[in-house]
Amino acid sequence: MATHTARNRRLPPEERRAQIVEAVLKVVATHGVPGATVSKIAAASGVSEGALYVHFASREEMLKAALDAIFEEMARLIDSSAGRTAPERLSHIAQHHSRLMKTQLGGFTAPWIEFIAAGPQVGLRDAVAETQSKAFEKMLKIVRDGQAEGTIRPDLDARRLTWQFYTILWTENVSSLMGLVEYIDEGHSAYSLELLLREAGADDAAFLSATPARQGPAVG
Amino acid sequence: MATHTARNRRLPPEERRAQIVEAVLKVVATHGVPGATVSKIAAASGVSEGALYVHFASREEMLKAALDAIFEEMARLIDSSAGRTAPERLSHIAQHHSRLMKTQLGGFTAPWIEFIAAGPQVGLRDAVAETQSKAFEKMLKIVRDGQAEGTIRPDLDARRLTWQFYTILWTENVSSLMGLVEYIDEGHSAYSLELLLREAGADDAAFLSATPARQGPAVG
Amino acid sequence: MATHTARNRRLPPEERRAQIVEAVLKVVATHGVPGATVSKIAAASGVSEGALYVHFASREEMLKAALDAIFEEMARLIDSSAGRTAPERLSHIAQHHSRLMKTQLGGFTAPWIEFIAAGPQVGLRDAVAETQSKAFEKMLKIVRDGQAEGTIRPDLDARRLTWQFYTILWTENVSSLMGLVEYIDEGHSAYSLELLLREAGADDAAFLSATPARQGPAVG
Amino acid sequence: MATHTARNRRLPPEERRAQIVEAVLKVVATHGVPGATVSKIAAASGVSEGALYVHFASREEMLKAALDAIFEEMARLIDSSAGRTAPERLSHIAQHHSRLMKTQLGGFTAPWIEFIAAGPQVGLRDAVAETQSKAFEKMLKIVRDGQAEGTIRPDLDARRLTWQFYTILWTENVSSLMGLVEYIDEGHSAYSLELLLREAGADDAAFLSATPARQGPAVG
DNA sequence: AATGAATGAGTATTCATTCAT
DNA sequence: TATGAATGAATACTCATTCAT
Repeated sequence: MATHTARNRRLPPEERRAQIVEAVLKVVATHGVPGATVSKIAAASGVSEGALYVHFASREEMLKAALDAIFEEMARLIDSSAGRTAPERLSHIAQHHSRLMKTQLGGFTAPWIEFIAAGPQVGLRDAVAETQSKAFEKMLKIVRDGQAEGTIRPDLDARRLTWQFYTILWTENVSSLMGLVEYIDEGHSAYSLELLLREAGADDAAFLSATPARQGPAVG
Repeated sequence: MATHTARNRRLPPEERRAQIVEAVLKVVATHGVPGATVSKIAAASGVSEGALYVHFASREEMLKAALDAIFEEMARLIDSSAGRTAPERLSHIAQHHSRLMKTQLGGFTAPWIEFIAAGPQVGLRDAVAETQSKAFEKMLKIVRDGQAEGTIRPDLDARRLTWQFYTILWTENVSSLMGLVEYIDEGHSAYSLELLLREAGADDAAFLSATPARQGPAVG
Repeated sequence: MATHTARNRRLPPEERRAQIVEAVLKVVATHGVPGATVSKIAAASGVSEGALYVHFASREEMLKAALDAIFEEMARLIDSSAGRTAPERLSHIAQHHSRLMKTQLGGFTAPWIEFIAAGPQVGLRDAVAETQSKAFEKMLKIVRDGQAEGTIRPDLDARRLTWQFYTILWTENVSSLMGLVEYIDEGHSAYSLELLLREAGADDAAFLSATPARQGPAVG
Repeated sequence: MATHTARNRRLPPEERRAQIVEAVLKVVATHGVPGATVSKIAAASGVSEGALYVHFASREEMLKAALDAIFEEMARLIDSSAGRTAPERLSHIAQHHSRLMKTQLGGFTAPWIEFIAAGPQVGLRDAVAETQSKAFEKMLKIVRDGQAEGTIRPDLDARRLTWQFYTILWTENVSSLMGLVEYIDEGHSAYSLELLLREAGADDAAFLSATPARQGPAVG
């Protein structure tokens, strides 16, 4: 699995770091945070255990770097939706997220879940919370842009709306974590999103006249 | 040489087990499941490590017993709402849940989150999933009872509705897990519940006279 | 397996001891000396662990008592051959021994082997050696009696001859210990014994028609 | 706080392994196989417990490596007798064996006995039996060579003869195991060997005129 | 910069023994 | 006399980290 090209010597530090971070993500996704031992990381990255400590001060630093990489990925996803209306962007993000959840390793979501799951014990709590906050803020900005551009009802509380959006993503994550994929597979998640976006939409206020959630069975 | 003070003797096995389970819950809540080491459990329960194995065959059994205790507590909460209408019961449960989240150790919810979070790594997967299922089924029954008694719209998909209720509870849990108590504190969670219940309420309900989600700002 | 008759109370000490010793032998035969834990002995004897210490000062004492019981059994076997000529007695003993080796648990030989095998670590070394010596002396006496009664050549060194007899028994034990039953099954052992007895027989013995091993006295 | 003197560093793995194997042999010889705990091995080899696991996957691997070393030694002894007639070789081997038994730790024979003695309990059964077999086969080959070269009576069953030779060695081992060195010290063992070789010898066929052990093929 | 042997504190579990009941 | 809950030291093994090479 490791790169190991010809006795693995003398790589530019930046590349080495990236290589290691990649390995950390893989190991965390498959073994969880507590199972991401230094020796597994070394094996996965094709680098000796000692060399790991040339590039990172501690195992915790490696994990934090991996967490950062996850955020980068998430930010990239969010940014990749630029140029559309806010509801379209949110929809794009949610669909991409759902799709990731169903893939083998769940893309960046799999290690991310593990980081959340790692809980208080690993000294990562703050780093995890901060990553969450940054992601939240990026999505909050989309909502606020939507209100500014008139595609999202301006009378809604932006933070609350973002939270509700975020909730859907999180319930997908948690469901997957618990092995209860029913939530995603049976469309509960997609349905909740659809409802949310319909309620939040500003312009063609047609559907706001009638009592909402009539034709569909459930409710958001 | 040893401390030897108060040689913790001869408790009826049932009491000792309860004492240990209590300690497991405390340790899991503060250190997470992987961090709930046998030595920490021993220290927290004021019993020697060896004594733990008089009452439990393995650490895993201790954890499972704690998980059972959590379910019991949860079941007690759900059952304590009996004798009311389904919407009232769900509301009661959610309010109690929110209140627990804000307490020091989050009552049974804190260790519960950690159990979910522990993920597949710790041989507890099945036990955790089963506990989830049992809790879900109990709430599903409330919803179905509500449909039977006419307090919940019968045209809604009961599982989906229960999922949506469950989602709210879960988002509280996850928020707490991530250290983002804002979701609960700012009432997002309570608001989502309110909306959900309003939408799900049977047509003759008094509170359905006004067009819903009008006066309130956000949406579910 | 344990007797356990009706809450196992108040047995005459001697019987209790015998019951426990029996259990020790069974456990040693099946689990070896290091595997003969106090809890296994308690389970096998149908007595609580604590009660074991009422009758024995320590696990080591239990093992020594078992070793004594083995010697008793062996002595009984040797004595049971009384009333015959020395060669007949030796033959009787050896046959009985071979037969025991082939039975499921090897009678007293199985635990005996385990005691030998236990090695120096269990503080039983001296007790084991003493038991061996006592058994050796009993057989030496048979040989000397044979010389006195004229059924064994008086010019042979009695100790050496006894050793050679003992050797055959021991090689059976060791073969069994190593899982190499070939030695017994293929009759090597019986053959060696036959030879030994023929060589040792006094001149007037019927089977001494040919002049065996002329110049040397005995045979291995 | 710790001793820390001479932080035992950086030995080529092969040397360290040899050092550890050496220590295992010493510990096994003095404490038996079950008594050869990892901590004793660490202490005897002057290496930390952790370091042991750098070179061996488990305690069992350490024991197997020690067993291999014993076989090597034994093979070396057997091979060192090459270039002589078969009886001379067997005599050489037996004498060397007897000499070893009298030395402080019995050379490789002391731990070997312990390995045999360890019995089935310790998961070494197959490894021990295989070692036995290999050693037996090497000696069987000597006997067969002797028959081919005319120094051993060709009418004897080679396996039986080898068994009888092996028996002598084994009785030395067991005697030593039981602390009954008389067998060796008083020359019983040497005498048995002398007899065996005389009976098996082919050349000065003087004693072959009479029909010793007529009907059966082998000899005692 | 890279290696991997070495460490020591930590892991879950076992067990002979003690002693309040 | 008998029980079995409790102990604490010992068991094999793991792992983040250090450091001589």
